[in-house]
Amino acid sequence: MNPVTFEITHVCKQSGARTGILHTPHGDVETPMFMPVGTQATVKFLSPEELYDLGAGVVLANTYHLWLRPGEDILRKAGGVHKFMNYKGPMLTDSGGFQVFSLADTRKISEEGVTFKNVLNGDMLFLSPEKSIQIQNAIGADIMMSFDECIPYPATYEYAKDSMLRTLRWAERGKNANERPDEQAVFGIVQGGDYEELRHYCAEKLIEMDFPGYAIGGTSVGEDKETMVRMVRWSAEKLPYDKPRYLMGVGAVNDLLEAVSLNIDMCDCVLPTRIARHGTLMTSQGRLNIRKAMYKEDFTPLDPECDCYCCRNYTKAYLNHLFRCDEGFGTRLMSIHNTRFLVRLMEDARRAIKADRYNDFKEEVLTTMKFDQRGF
RNA sequence: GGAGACGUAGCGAAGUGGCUAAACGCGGCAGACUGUAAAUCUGCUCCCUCCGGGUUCGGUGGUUCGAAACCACCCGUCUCCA
Repeated sequence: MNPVTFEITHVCKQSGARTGILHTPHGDVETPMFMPVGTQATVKFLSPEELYDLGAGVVLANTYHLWLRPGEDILRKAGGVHKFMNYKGPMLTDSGGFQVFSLADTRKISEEGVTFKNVLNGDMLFLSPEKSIQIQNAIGADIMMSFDECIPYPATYEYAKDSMLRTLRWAERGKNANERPDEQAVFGIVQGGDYEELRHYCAEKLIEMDFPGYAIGGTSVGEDKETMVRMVRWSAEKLPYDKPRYLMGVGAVNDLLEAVSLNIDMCDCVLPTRIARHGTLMTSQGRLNIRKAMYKEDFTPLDPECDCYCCRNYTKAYLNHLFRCDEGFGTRLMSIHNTRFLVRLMEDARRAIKADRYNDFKEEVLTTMKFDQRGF
């Protein structure tokens, strides 16, 4: 019995976009959805209660980071990451594949796996598909990700092809290494760079391995929007319609809206929490930087149309003050806001899909929010 | 009243003859951020500007080819002694 299943609840007559329910051992969540990232077993600055309150469903954690600290052993002794961090909703762990990309300067790839230099103490570390799943079993998230290589953009055809084929072999190895198949699902990841043929091939081979869900990786690594959409489309169009699709690392507003159009059900991103920490907020009026002098005496809410705890109770002047004083409470409030903003965007998207007007909704959002090219 | 120390850009603080429009930190003003080595990083922060130019280091005068730096006096601050 697969621990994670998916059910499509409505298909928008106007756009073909869909809503669904992802069933997991830690509860059901509606899709399409945005998933906040809690790399080190915490969504930076946010408590689980705040996450429930803002409507977060699935929360991510990271295999690489938790492997380094506190380590696999402690995660096992803690009884898994849910108990460890006291989060009761569904969780998903990234495999460390993104670190193959982001820590490119300190790693070396071989068929067997990837050697990393531990940035904390200089030790050499070795992560393989099996090891990644073993650690993810210790972490205990509802959804585990195959260990993949997230390649940079641009990449040559040869590199993208070799890497993708290796990622496929790694997917098979990882899938077979799962020690808790009744409690934890493994998703495969489509790679293949900016090449249609490779994306198609990768998707088809993953389908043969029969995963309960499929992710699209290798996007949001510096490519332009057109390229990203192309890579997602090529990947998604070969995936089985009735399985959940997860677009990894996407969190800009226009990207999320585009993803939903392409029948993507899940997205995750550090964007809302990271930019919040740095003083940038996503609002119904567009981007806002709370640091600006103009907000010193602005006693209105961040976003009058937002229903989050921050917007219901605090002013821009106060947030500006907290930011200038480097007070953590401000960081928390702004992280709540940005995360709620994206969670709510997806709630609105689901509502629009169910009303068969997703295209109209998307157009409305893009015109009223006035985000720039980046989409946030 | 006596003795000593000090006064550098918004603030703190280097610098004691040319490489100094003046390190560095803070503050200020902007920018970046997409499966988190990120409560981080980048740029600007005397004045006018395109190359460039113009005024600066408590004040005034002096020494010198050349002074924030050396000398004199003045102003101010601080410490100790009476």
